[in-house]
Order: sequence, then structure tokens, then C-alpha cells
Amino acid sequence: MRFSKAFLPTLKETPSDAVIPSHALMTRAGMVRQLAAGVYSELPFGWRAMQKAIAIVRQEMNAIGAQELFLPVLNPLEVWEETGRARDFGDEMFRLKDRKGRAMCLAPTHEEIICDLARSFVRSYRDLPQMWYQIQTKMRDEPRPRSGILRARQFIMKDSYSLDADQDGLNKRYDLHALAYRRIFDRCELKYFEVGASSGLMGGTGSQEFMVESPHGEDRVALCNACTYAANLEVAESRTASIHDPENPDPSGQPEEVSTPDKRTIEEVSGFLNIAPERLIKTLVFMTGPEQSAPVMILVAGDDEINESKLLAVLGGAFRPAHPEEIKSSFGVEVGFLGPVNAPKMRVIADPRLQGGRNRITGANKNHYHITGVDVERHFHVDQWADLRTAKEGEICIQCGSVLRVANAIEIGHIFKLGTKYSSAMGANVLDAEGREHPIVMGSYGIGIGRIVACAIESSHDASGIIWPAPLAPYDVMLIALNVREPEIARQAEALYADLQGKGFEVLFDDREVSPGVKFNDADLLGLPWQVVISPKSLAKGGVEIKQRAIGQRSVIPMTDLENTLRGLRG
RNA sequence: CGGGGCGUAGCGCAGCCUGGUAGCGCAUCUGCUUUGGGAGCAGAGGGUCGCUGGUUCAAAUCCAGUCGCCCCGACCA
Repeated sequence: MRFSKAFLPTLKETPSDAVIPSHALMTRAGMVRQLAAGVYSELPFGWRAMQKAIAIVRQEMNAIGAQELFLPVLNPLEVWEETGRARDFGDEMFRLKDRKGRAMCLAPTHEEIICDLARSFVRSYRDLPQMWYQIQTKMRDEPRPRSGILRARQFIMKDSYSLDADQDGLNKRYDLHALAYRRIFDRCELKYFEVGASSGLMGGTGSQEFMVESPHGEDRVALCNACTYAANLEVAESRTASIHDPENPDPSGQPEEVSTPDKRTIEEVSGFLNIAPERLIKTLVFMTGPEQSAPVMILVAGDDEINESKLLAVLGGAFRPAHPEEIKSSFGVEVGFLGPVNAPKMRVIADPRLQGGRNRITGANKNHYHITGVDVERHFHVDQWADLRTAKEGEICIQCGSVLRVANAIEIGHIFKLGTKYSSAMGANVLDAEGREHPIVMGSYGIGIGRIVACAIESSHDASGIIWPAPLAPYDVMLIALNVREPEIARQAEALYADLQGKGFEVLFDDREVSPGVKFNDADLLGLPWQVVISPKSLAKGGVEIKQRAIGQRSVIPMTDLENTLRGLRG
């Protein structure tokens, strides 16, 4: 491609609404253009990078035997009502009506459509296994699109689905996907890691995320400094130093009320009574059940934060924090003075960190009072022990005993063992060898194509611009002709342009009549792996000048060595 | 959904407080000169100041509403 003819609008200045490096650079390099919040046009330079990522994904998906198909984005809402996800997705699903008034939606993902195909065409265990994938535009009305294309409302995703007769089959298909994903991200030269994850809205029995560490990532992950343990903070476990309880002055006594006027938060009470926060018992009340009308009491140590993902898994269904009025009517007390002792009867779930606690402090269920000397299980009953706390930086790895750190990361892939959630809801069944009907056992697997590209830039750039990993680079070589009005330069540059292309290199040829500075700056901004400069100076030295973008060093080499040098650099 | 900020030329911004001819830099177009890190000179084009309404002799500027965009949080395959 000739730069003089290309639709490649580079920008000298960073648009004011680009906050993170990948967004700023993608905009400045003429890769994308925002049309609305979370909606982007992919311009030619950016689209080429996307196509590189797509080609890699496609090859590796085909390599594990998956078959590509293409599903509709425009869906009748009915299909989504069968599984209840029309409701679960809520406002995140774009909805519309067709001219006849039929309720339609724009697909945020495609499990339902896959299930619909499966129930129509898959009858027997002999038809299984199947792996189907597509590279498709997804629509989600995100409450807050942000970070450029990292969190968009319209984005391209590779999504695949496996259909199996049993759990063993699912495990195999899941492992195949994990393998393919590792190959894909390796080939894209991303420094990724895998974490155990929550399956959230998707349901199912297990899931892993593929993450790239980045300060601009929206996910938080716990990583072990020594071993391979890594988990999304939503599910991460950790060990903590045990809580030191001073002897209870009266081991068989009852808790004692202390006045704590206007001290509501852990911090206030801890400061006021001069007692370590971990010895306070934090009491929260959530409403759960089908009507969200059943209260449940959650107890954790005062210095811990409730982990809502873990709580969701334990409660097994939707929940919400109780309203202050609900608490007032059942406990007769303000939030802030709640406690498990002499509380109204309700299900009590406590974090194991409280187990065996002695002489602890908690709310008195009386405004402006707390109680001290509380012994766990002697003074109140616990129905269920469950890990409900959020792991923190510096805590102990459950695998190896080393120290955990917490980092931000960008999710580039996610694989799920769905099980039969969708197939049973939609009646996608197969007959087994004995002629009995079973729901198909499904898996679902996603990769964010745009995130691959954005992550590559996010983790490989400098002050001048992008530094492409070669496999994702929109072109292999930036050929720069300086002083193109000089006939000899023009002639040699044209010849080189044709020659390199003939040898299979993808070349962006800067043939513009602009000053050298403009060309060098654009070349660094666009970040192609190699820059080849042809100029009076280089010709005088008997060749062309070559610069590897990542390293920055220039050297002049004979024209005849160019091909070998470029191939050598390719690695 | 809560909090904050911003909408003025393609991009980056000033002007608004204190109402009175819409500006600057970059980019664009023409001509000449220029070619190793975002060139020089001369000339030119480009704006319903997000939108609607109000106040006023007069509104980019003041008031109200509305739409859009960004950020923090909540939320989130």
C-alpha cells in the first residue's frame, strides 16, 4: 500500500477522550474512529491487525476440529425467554421491535441459538461430539463503555460451543479449547496467564479466564509470587494469619454491652474501643430467594470484604443487600449496630476465619451499643461455614504458602463448562446407546478479537507509538523513501517496493512528498516491525537503512542483503 | 444508578466569570522555496459556538430544559 493513497489518518495530537495508551495510539494511528459511546469504526490499518488476529484464531480453531458457522445477530426475543436470559441480561440486551411488533433483540452471545440448532438437528449420541464456532459481532448495552475498544457495546468475538453426550466428553472439548487458546495467545505473543474464574451469568460448573496483566485491566486477579496459582479475585482463595484473641476474662460469661455512640463502621468502632478490626465481627444482611424476600445473615471478620461472586455461588441465586428499612423493621436497629447475638431468626452463613473466635466484638442489635466478649458458636449459631471473603494482597497462597499479589488484568479469553443449563431449558436432547433421552452437555468459549489487538498495543508501545508483535502487525515493513522527487530515489524505491512485495512481504510504502521528520514520526507511531529507509544518504553508503522498531537501532546494509536480514529478523 | 467534568472549524484549545464584529495552534487548499526527526514565505477555504426554549435592544457568554461524550464508583461472559 502506498501511504499517499492510503486511508490512514494519523494524528499528531491525542484526542482528549482517549485515556489509556491503546485507545490513544489506536486513534492516533488511524486504526479506529469512535461513532458513539462504545461503538467504533475499524479503519483499514486497524482492520488489518484484526484480520491478522482472526486468521490465527481461525487456524487454531480449525486445528482442534471446530467448524466455523455464522449465526444471526438479530434474534427473536422468544428464544431468550426460554432460558430466562432475556430477564437475566436485562438492560444489557439491546431490544427492538420489528414492523409487525414482534419483540426482537440483538444477540449479546449465542448459546440459545446454538441450542436451537442442536435441538433441531442433533438426535443421537452418535451425532456428537460437535464443536461450532463463529467470528461475529456481539452487541451488549454496557452500562459504562470505556477504555476504547476494551469495553465496547459492539465488538467482535470468536465464540465457540461444544456439544457432548456426557461430562467426560465436555472435559475433552474444554481441554482442547484450553490448548487452542494457549496456541492462539502464544502466536499473538501476548504475555498471558490463566486464572480460575467465576461463571457468573453463564452458569455451569467451571471456568477459566485467559488474562493479560495491565494497569488498565478491569479485572482484579490474585497471583502467587512463587507458584502457578492465579485466580480472579471473584473466586481467589487465600490463607491469612490467624486472628489473635486475648483471653476472655470470664470464659463462661455472657457478652457485655458497651456504649458506642454514633460508631457505625468497623473503622469507627475499632478506633473507639481501641481493638483490632479483625476481632470485630462484620454483620451484613442480604435478601435472597425467588422473591428476594428471605433474609440471610452474613458474618465475616471486620477487616474482610464480602465477595459478592462467592456469595452468589453459596446462595445459588440472586440476592441484594437488605434495605435499611427492612433491617430496621426486623432487627429494630440501625445498620451499624447489627450483630448475630440475639438476632431475629434467619439463616446465618459465616466465613471460616471466624471459626473458634473468642472474646470478639459485634453489634448489640441496640442503637449506639456494641457487645464484647462474644464467643463464636457459643453465643450465636452458625448454619453454614463458607469462604465469603475477598483475598487481599500479601496473603498466603493456598497452594504453596508463598505470598499473593493482586494485579489488574484484561480478560482476552474465557472458557466455560456449561453443562446442561441451556440444553435442558430448551429441550436440546440426544438419545444415548440405551435409547434414553439426555440433555446435551455443553461448553462455551470466547475470545475478544479486539482485546487481543488492544492488549498487544497496551503491553507493547513506547513514547513514539506502537511496537507491533510481528504476527499482528498490519504490514511487515514500512518502506520510507526520503526525497522522492529525486528521480534516482523514486526509481530505486519503486523497484524495492515491487521487489519486497514480490518476495511475499506486506509493505506500507511511504511515498509522500513530506519532510523526513513527518515520515519518521509516522513510522514510529504506526510501529511496523521494520523500517527500511532509502535516501540519498543510504544510497551513498551503498544500500538501504534498516531499523527494527522494537530495538530502534539503524544500520545500512547492501540492497542485496535486505531480504535475508528481514527474514532473519522475523525469527 | 450515584458523583464529577466537558460539548466553540478535521484535531488540540482560548473566549463565557464581567452579554456587543468568533479567535489561536496544528491540519486542509494554491503558488514558490525546502527534504535525515512533525520545514519556510505568501495567499485561501472551513463555524447554525450540541439542541430547544427563555431573559435582553443584543446571547458562544446569563437562566431552564434536553441530547451527547468522558472520568470515578456501582454494575458486568
